[in-house]
Amino acid sequence: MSRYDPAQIEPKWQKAWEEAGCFTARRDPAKPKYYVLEMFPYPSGRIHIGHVRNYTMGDVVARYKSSCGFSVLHPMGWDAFGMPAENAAMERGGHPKDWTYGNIAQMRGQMKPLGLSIDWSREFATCDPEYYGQQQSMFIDFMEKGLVYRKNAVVNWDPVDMTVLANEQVIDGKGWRSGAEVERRELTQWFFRISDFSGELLDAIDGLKDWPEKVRLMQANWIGKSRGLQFAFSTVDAPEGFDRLEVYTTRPDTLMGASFAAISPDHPLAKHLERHDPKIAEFVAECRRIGTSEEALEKAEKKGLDTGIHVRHPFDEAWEMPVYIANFILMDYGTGAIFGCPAHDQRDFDFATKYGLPIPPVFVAEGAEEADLSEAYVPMKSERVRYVRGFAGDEVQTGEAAVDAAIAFCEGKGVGRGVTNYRLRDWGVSRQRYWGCPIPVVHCEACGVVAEKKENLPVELPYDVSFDQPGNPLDRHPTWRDCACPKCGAPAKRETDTMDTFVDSSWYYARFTAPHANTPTVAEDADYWMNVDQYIGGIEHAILHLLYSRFFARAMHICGHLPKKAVEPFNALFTQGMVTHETYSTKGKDGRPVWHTPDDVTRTADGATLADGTPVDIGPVIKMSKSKKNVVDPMDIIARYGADTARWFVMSDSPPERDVEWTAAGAEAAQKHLTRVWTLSDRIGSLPDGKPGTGDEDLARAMHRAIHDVTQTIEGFAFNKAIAKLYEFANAIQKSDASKPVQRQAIMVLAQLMSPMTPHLAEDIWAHQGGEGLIAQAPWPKADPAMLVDDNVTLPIQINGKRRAEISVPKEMPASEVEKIVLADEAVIRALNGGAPKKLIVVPGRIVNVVI
RNA sequence: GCCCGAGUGGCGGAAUGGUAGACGCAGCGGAUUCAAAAUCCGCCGCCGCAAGGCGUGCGAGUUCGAGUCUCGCCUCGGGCACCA
Repeated sequence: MSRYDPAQIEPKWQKAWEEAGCFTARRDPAKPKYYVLEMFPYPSGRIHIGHVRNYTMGDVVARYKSSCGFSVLHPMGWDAFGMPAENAAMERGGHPKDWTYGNIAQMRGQMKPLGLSIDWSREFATCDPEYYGQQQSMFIDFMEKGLVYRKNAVVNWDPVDMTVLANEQVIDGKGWRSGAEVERRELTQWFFRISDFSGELLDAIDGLKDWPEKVRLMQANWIGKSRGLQFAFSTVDAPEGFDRLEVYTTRPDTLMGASFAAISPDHPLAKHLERHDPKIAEFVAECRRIGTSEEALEKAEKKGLDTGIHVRHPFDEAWEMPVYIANFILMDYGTGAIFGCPAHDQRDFDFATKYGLPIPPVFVAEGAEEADLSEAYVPMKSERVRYVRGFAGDEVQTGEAAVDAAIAFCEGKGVGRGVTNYRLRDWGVSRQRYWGCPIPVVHCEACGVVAEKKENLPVELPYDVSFDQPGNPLDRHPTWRDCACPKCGAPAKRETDTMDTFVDSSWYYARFTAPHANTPTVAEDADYWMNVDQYIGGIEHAILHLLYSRFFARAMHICGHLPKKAVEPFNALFTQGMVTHETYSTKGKDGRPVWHTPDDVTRTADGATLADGTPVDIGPVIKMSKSKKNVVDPMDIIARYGADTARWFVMSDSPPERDVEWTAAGAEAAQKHLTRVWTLSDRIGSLPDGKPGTGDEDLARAMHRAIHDVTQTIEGFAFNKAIAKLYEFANAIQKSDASKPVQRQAIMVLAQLMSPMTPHLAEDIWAHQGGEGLIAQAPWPKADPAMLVDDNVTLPIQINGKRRAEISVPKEMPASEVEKIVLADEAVIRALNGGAPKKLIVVPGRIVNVVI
């Protein structure tokens, strides 16, 4: 008798798959295609268990679809540009390129033992000149189509990383990577016109039926559509050229409650005034200093300065209001100016209270005599109000209808127009970094900013750079910047900014369809393989990466690089949960916890200890992180249990969209099960041929049930349930006393159904049972519908909705027959106590309810 | 503040409006063993000796029947946030 030995069988089958070319994706017009993609990794140097879960999910889908007869594309690549490579160079010496490619080699070496069905011939890294050269070529296309532009902008400057950050990369006023307080600087930057697509990107979310509702909502909120009124106040005592002040409001129904106007410190009027008035200049400078820092947001102190200028109410010439410069008005939303209605907006209320401005109410709660002026009154959606100072047509109550009516009324009076605004801003892509895709433009004294000629692409990063001082090494390079103007040929200077790494990941899915072509894509490959049928990754990319990709696919379509159908590149999206682990700590000398890795800790029945017996505090189950040391290394797991065990475990227990807790006990259990299945196959192999089979029918039914259930649950991305069904089926085989051929067929089907999760074990059983060819190439088994229906059903009997008994009857028995049997049932007789039931409900094949 | 989502045994989690707790972990009992490990068999929501009763965060409602649908709360989690 032999043993299940993953260390021996796993490499063996990986080699067999490779030799048979099982996973090479081929365009096959005779087959339907299926493109499954997991979000590609950043080459940090080591894979972690979260990668294992992510890629196993994709692999389950890929292997399953392949068995179902699809021509499957399942590629892998590397999101290889970015700051960590430069940080490593700065901290430890060496070169970002060497560091990155070294890490890639290492991680590829760690991924291969997982036995993933990946077409490695399509592998690329975004830092390959072959890839980023195509990206540069598209950047030039985008320039031609007006999809990218340069502008002076106040940007978020990260003083530690010495680079500009997109709004999306600023979290609570801090750089998303460095955590440093972000400053405001004015620089000339490249922008993608994503905001031109706001409406389209928003509307198209409705079509993303197979995306998680959560992600769709997050994207919709991020795009942030609002409908409102834009109108102009006429001004009094304003400088020349400022006789009108445009404002935007989403609450035109409160226009009669106006009390003041306020403009952003960055508003043109404020900028004009600061040149002539030192007090204003000082105030504006103070506002800029505070900027977006978290401290300022937390204090949330509304500060304003009266400009001495006034505006006239659009419906009353005599009604004049002061104009303030206020620190909470954003220049890049709406017009950078607002009217304040303190009675119905809490922020305006606070402001008015502070500066002693009037608080005229527009409406009161229905039934209320007078307005309550202790705080702003903002009615709830369903609340009804009574207008005390509206304009005509105010019988409309609240909410959207009131806003629409107010817009219509104002438009009718020639005051402003209805306007749709979006929160989404253009995407600033310039980064003052070395390890990124160079922006392929040239600065010529005569011609200005000129795109590089496509035949000169790729504009390749120079290798000989130094990281001994902060900032962008490209700026300091002695010769790299020098070039000829693509237009006039005169000596010129290259742009030294590189692109945001989110650009790299915005089109890699398209590149996988023709990864080595000398154009960004190839029409027939993109036509065949796009779209991605199933995309799988972390929820942390719900907004940025996915929104940028949706924009980029549209831009690529406009430039002829993608077919129309691919403007929404991901048909279905799945966001998987994280892998978590308990934390272990002891108290250090200074009272702070000292963390311990799971390897150093022994779990006991009621606690945990270190090797020397020191008791350890068991902390909460959280995401694996280096700082808390609650990390397990996939390589250790594979060495100890084998890849199939790791794959089986990360797919079991928790639903895939939720977090799963890694426990040693769980891993042990997974391995026990795989060993049991392997041993079961071994045992069936040595059954006597002539063994009579009393349970043949039962096992055959269990088999078809398993085929049906596992197929359904895999289709529905419910891998934890698929695994539960596989346990049930394995239990059924183990208990069965069916004849050898039936048992043999059952174990082979079990192997097939397990093969997406545990492909090596499945191959081994298949071969052991004499299966033909490789299981990886065998067609998915089909359930016989006739074997799924039972002749007899167990019918629960409820009395007043509580289950009290059950009967077994033929499935097709008519209701009248069932009623007779039910009324003769002991429990029913006892409950009726001689009386007749009020009602008797028979749901055929399901349940019986006796109402007394 | 605004917008979402989730609350089910000791734990992870199952349940087209129809037997709540599938499957797994942990636990308990037994077989095997000189003993253990491994393996196998069985039990396993709570109260109760039992009959029986109670059970899906809390409170109402709809229904013959509610974990599931409706309304109102509570708690936890996530996203956005000076967005006018």
